[in-house]
Amino acid sequence: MTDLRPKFRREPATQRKEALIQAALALISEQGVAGATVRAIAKRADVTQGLIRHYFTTKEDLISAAYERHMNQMTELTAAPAAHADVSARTRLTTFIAAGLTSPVMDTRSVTLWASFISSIRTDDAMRKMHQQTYYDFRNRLECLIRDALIEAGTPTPPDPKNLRQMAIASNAVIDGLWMEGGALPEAFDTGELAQIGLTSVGAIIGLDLQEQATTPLPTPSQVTPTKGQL
Amino acid sequence: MTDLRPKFRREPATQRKEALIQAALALISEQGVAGATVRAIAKRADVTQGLIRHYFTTKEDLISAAYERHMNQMTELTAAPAAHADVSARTRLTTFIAAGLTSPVMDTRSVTLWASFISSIRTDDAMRKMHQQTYYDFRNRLECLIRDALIEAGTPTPPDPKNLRQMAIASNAVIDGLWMEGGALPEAFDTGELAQIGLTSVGAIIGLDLQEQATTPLPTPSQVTPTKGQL
DNA sequence: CGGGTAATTATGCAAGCGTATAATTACCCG
DNA sequence: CGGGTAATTATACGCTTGCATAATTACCCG
Repeated sequence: MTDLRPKFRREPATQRKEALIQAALALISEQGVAGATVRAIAKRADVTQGLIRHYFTTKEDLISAAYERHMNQMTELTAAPAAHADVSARTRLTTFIAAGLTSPVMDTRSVTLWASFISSIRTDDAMRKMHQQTYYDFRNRLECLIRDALIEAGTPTPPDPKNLRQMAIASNAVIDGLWMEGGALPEAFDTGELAQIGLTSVGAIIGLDLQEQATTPLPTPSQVTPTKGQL
Repeated sequence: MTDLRPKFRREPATQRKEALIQAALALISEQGVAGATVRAIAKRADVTQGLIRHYFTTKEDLISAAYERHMNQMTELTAAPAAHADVSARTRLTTFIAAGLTSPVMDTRSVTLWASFISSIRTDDAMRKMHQQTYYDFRNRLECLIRDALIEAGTPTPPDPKNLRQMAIASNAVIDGLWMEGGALPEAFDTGELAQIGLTSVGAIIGLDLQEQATTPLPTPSQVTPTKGQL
């Protein structure tokens, strides 16, 4: 009658925390914030609810940690493919934009998850700061890529910081907006369509042609919005 | 001791419904969905909670109605200033973009409110359909304005539907993205800065100069991102 | 091998939730 | 003026929530 099998396993703290965060993210993305109750999260992570209190002083703490985790991963997934130093700056910028507008970054789960968090930045100060930080981080990476691409293209004068800032804000908005729309209404766009639009648009905004042409044997040259008058 | 004052007033149905919807919107924007409980909404609208059930079969019903109300108002507030038929198409487009990126449309309250709703489009079918409808409505208005502006500017060939669609998607993304960022981090941008960026960017995307110049005595010509190569 | 300790479970509680139903009551109409 | 009725209030129920606290128990170390 005596059961010798251990009733639970003791895991290292960081690992358990990570498991709880992942469980929270899964639940929020599937059922919204309302579905991410302490009990549901614990069940998903295969622990009892008391353990959450042991690692996070409050539920809000856990949610905040989950937000940070998600946003950092989004940024990383977008930036990583563009990190190769041995390609042209233009290619790095192109890769960055395309990565941000394709799976797995552009995804219903990610978008609704993000929206859940955003809705709380007005109330929750921790969330607000987290959003500010991740936003600036992302925009700054984008600005660096744009600057490098402009310099590489040999613009007559070195890019004015003020213009650069505005280009970054605008390009960021394009990416964010397309990402959101693609995530919210996946069936409304063809595969790769939003990435293509993103490249054309950012190209028009910063004054460079960003169409991908090196990797693939280049499709019909002007099948994508040929904004007249761009470089 | 007998109190002759009536204990409550009977109001017309539509008026009561409207009051409940407004109360719900106020609460969601202030405290997020979690704060919009049946009791809190009723208190805000100065009625007892039972009345909500009398007008909306379920709480979800009320929330859904509130979403529709909010989105339609956003669209209307953006489109109304651009509805004058007696100005140029270019001016109408300019007005539309500027209105969407200035108060009261661009506002923390509106953005967090919108985010609260968006986070539920994955779970809730009614919300999903509502989002789809409002998105297409907004984008379609934008596409018409762009088409008119292009024709008016005398583009060599009449705008190809496919290009037009992509321009509308991209311009919509710019507006959405800037609107979101401006609402989420109001202190990060100067007054009018995002509207200005929006005009420049959409201009670059569709190949027209959209800088406002007629109404105000035109500021220093190139103090705004002079994207090289645009018309 | 055997004790100490921190990870984990088990249990409980008070508050708030959405919803249902019955009791009031303001207002309309003859 | 007086009854009928729908708008509104009042009350209650069952359930879930986040959090706290006490009881277990797996694992490490001498």
